[in-house]
Amino acid sequence: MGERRLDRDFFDRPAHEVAPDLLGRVLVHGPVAVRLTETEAYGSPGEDPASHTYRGKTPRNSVMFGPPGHLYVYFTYGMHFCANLVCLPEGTGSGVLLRAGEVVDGLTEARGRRGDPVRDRDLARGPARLAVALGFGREHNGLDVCGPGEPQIFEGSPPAVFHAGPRTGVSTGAQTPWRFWIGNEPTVSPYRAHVPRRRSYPSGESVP
DNA sequence: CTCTGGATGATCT
DNA sequence: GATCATCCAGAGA
Repeated sequence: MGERRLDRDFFDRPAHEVAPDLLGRVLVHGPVAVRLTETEAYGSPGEDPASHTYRGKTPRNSVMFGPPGHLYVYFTYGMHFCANLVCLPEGTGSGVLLRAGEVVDGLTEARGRRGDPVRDRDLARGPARLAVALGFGREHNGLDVCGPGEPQIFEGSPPAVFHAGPRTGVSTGAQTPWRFWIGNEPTVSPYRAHVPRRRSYPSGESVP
């Protein structure tokens, strides 16, 4: 039980339906397995201003417009990778950001992928840390989790109940309650509102 | 625990 | 040139 894999039809639904259904599922890549405890849905072009696909297809987001059940891995903040699972049929652009999980296998490898010691519950607590734990980088963008090779995703054991709330760290569309998580889970990342940053002074303002 | 600011480069306007 | 689906260290309560 719980060892069957999710099939492609599972992902052939709107991201906000797939995202809560991914809770408790187990993503496996090499020796490391992560049980998903927190996910976020991102919608199709024009409907969700927070989605990478909001303004249409670009080289970066092209995988999101491909068939469902594939990994969309992107690089952000000049140092982090984040992983998504593509939803809806080819030609539509949406997906689910894998925000956090519990490392249930391959603890030694997951610990070794970090340059510093952290508590085990923090190994995949947050989307960039989850990507590190699973060893995801550019080369994994576009891989099929429903195909014969790795990574693979298993049914696991979905929770009886879950929580929903606003998405973390997004600058627009933050009001949409498309973040989902399992209650009383130490591996769920803390909520953070988006913080606008200014690296230089805008033209027209004086510099102190 | 919470809050703040820096790091760092690809991406898009 | 501005922004960014983040993380970390440091300070304070």
